[in-house]
Amino acid sequence: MTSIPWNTQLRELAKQCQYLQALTLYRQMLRCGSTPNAFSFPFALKSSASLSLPFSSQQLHCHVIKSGCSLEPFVLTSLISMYCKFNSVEHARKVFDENPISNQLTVCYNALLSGYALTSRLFEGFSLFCKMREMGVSVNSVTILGLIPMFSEPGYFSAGMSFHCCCVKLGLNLDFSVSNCLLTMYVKCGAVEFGRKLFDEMPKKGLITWNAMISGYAQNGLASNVLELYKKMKACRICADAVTFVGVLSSCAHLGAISVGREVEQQIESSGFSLNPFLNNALINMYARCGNLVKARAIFDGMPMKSVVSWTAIIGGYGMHGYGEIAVELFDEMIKGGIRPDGAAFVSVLCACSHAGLTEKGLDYFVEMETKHRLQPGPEHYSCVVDLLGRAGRLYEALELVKSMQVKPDGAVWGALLGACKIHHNVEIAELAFEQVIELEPTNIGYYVLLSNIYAEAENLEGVLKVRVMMRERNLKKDPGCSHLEHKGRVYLFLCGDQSHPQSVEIYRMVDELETLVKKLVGCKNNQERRSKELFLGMGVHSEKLAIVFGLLNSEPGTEIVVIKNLRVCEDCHLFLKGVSKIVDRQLVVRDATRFHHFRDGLCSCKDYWEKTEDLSFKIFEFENYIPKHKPVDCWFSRRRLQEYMVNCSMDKLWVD
DNA sequence: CTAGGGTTAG
Repeated sequence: MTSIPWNTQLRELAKQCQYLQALTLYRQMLRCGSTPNAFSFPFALKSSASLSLPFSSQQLHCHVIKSGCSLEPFVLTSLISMYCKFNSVEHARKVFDENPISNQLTVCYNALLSGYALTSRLFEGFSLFCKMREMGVSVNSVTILGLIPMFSEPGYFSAGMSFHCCCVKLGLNLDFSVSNCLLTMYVKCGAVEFGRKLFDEMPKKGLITWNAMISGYAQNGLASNVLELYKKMKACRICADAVTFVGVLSSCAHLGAISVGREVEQQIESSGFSLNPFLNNALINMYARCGNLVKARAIFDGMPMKSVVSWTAIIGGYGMHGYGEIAVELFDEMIKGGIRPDGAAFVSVLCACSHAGLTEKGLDYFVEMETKHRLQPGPEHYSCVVDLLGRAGRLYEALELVKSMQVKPDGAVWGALLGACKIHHNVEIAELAFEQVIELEPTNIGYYVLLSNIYAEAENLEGVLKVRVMMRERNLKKDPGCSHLEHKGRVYLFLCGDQSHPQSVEIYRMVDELETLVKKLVGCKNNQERRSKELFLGMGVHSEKLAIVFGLLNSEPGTEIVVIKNLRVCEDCHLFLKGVSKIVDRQLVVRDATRFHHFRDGLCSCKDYWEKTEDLSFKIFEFENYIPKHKPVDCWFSRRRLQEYMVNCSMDKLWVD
């Protein structure tokens, strides 16, 4: 029987990515006594490789040799590509070397090159490229596409740029897919501005171009740039797809921009992407970070296939809001279900433990990580455990752990220790940790401020001065603290010390009044003294206080005002919130993820409030750490003032002689 | 042989 009809069908199935059906058809073909030929093997090989079936692929290789078509270019290429997909470039290379005709064929070089790129073997890949040029084999755009991923890692920026020049010389940079790929290369190296330049200069932009830029911003944490570009994209009438939404949703999660997130969710539903696992994971993350755990959980429960990423997202969500017990339960459930945790899953469960004060449980997991799951803990895991011990007050144990580390501790590890010293007022260890951390991250302003505040709390003014001088010498500027408040569909931005709001006189008066009342309640002795100290430290009135009071002034009695803090809140503000919630006739709810266990029984009835989050009148987000790099989105109030502030704000202004 | 995608603290 002739193999032609079989081949036609085989090709169609492989084209439509129906690999399992394609392989079944191939087997059927053999059973029927039809001999596969050079037009059958490529599709069968591709299907088998795509399904990650090494055994079946090896069998296919034998069939190829028996049938004698191993010298056919298309078959040869498929064989090389198949071995590359199984991460065995050596086998691929063997096939390449054993069939000298490969030396003449662009496609064979291309297949092997993409294999080297996949395993990031820069040197071998590049020498093969040189060989190709020496042999006079023509280079096409696919060759370039195969090579570029080798330079798409942080640290390979200059290599990537040289290669870009090489593309220009070959005239291949004008190819649409090559320029898209170059754009991706730059953003993956972390050279986002460079990528943006390329993006702006591209004469023709397709969906993939937009997506590459959007994802690039998202992966580099430039969330507001993502939303800005997304707006522009819509204005250009480019129809977004699932990949676009993934980038946009992750940025919404970072910014707490739930309104944009909901809009995107509706679009996902109407465009039929609801079953896309990538999108569902992004939605879980977005809802969890924006405070709606119920919605996040509903999406999670509705997913038919949950990957380790889905689990990590939901575990992180519960952990972030202090529900350590649930996070731990979920983690155990995941393992029972046969999903192997990876490094990221451990980061999220360890953080959950530290936020909820589950110290012993967290330490158990840390040990099990190596013994049970054979995962080498990285510095990111150590920083979680240092945080875990540190919050529990076990500072010396934490210090010993850092000293015993196999891998070199990074800034985050020492930073976690420094943060713990702030909570437990330990100046001695703080000095030690600070010395290390500024060695590793000399320009991270946060650590200087942290130490300065530790000294201030210990009433060590000499220490404060020392740090301030250091900051001035290094020309480091503290960006102003900033809070967002969402009210009736608008987002308001408050800076610390901001006076540009129309209601600012009223706001400040109320802050003052409340502070006085609060002081009585929490038993602080002198308002004036503390205020002058704050001024001296350059803190002024905290932005969240302004935001809260704005909320109070503009709401009806009995309204619920929600303060969602993703970052560390200063002690002073906690006292303020704690006091205010007792005074005013609004229900003031605070969620401070990072210090939750210190306030477990204090503050508020947080237990069931997430269920109602959808209908809240006010939300306040803390954005302090995001401001330096990104501008806030959708902010009517004070945007210009923020920019002015950023330009003018220097230590000298805050300096008191 | 072929450009874009989800999870991680401080």
